[in-house]
Amino acid sequence: MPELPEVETTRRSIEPILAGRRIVDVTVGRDRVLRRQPVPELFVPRVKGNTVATVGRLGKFLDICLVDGISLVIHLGMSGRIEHQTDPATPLARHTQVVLTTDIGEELRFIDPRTFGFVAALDEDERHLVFGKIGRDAFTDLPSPEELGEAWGRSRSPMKALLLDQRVVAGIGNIYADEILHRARIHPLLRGDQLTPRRGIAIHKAIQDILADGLRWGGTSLDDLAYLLPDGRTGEFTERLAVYGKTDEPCTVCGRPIRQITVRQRSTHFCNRCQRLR
DNA sequence: AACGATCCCTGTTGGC
DNA sequence: TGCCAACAGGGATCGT
Repeated sequence: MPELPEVETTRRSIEPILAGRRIVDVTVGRDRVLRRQPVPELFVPRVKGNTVATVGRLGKFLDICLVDGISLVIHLGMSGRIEHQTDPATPLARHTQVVLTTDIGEELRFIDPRTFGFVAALDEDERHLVFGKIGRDAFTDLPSPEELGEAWGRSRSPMKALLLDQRVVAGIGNIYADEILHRARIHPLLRGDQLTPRRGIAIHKAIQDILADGLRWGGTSLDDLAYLLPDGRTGEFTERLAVYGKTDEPCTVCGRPIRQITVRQRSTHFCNRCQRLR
């Protein structure tokens, strides 16, 4: 599932392919992936013929800024990936939703079986509307431990839910939330208002460390269907996961079996010896 | 306002 | 072995 490390890996891969290039063609598979512009007739003209200025990211959102002020925003959802094709003759993968063709004939293909992902071509106001609801980037703009305590310290929500809430810190999803809490030795059900300054520092460091690790290894590819790098490789952080999907397997720290519970309708994995509620 | 549940979708998995 | 229900989840939306 694409979270911040996967999206940033994707961003870094497509930046050199897109920056400065003119997008000469845009095709849409299923209209369902379009946001704001519900049909290709409204979406395509905003992108086609336009030139890419910068390739940015906020949380899990790719933010491809075009020279005329339009922003091509892409969210990979849970099963989305971007594929780089130097040979347009290569048949489209199943569930290809959007194809961008650059002025040197290369293609970027957005593939998303479950269509929880989307694309949108936003003007300045619309972009402000979307990004205004999103918090600070967990990798490039992580709030200080004090700021995190300020934002979370009065909430009765469990820490697992607070990590998944994109309005304060953006980019963490279900996999990395579990890994971060394990690294910080914090129980997923610990309430925000139970977060001591000491624990605030621990979780701040764990966010930095886990995301850096995920990024270093090219992200997580849980199965070969889901997330892949644009060149088709799988993310190697998968083999380094400590708790996610490790139910009943021994904790890498203490050897006790990893527990699985449900928090806010999300599967949650933790070690009940290393991560105490008290 | 804060919090929690539901829905969207389809490939994979697990149980019978 | 084969079939089908259950499961997976990011974010929008709605209800309490």
